Amino acid sequence: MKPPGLRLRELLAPVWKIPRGKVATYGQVARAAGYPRNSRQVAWALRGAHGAIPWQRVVGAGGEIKLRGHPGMEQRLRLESEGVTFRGRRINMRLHEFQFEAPKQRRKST
DNA sequence: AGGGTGACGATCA
DNA sequence: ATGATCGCCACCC
Repeated sequence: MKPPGLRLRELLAPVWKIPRGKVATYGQVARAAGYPRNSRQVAWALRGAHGAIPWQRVVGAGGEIKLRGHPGMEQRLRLESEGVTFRGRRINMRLHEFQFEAPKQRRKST
């Protein structure tokens, strides 16, 4: 009876706010969710989301695609098809970085 | 308890 | 730009 994962939903909630053509970093998502030290967990949670979320819109600091190999290529293609442009291996954050508003405050545990 | 692993991020050589 | 190191944190042995 304890469907865990509730935390994951909270952690990933900001991802749903990123519109097409925009991206946010793992760190930004973590902060917007109220868990500023959990950028790694955002990545971990996205993995678990298994594609049931606009995962391609979350990238590494500086607009870098952190996925390796084929998955990384897919992310890039998905983003480009949404209108996101790159400069070399990185995304033009100047143009596509999404700005979240008022981050929620939260500590380690409730 | 202890150690290894990451779709992180900042810093330094 | 590239690679190493470190801090961080949840997860899985």
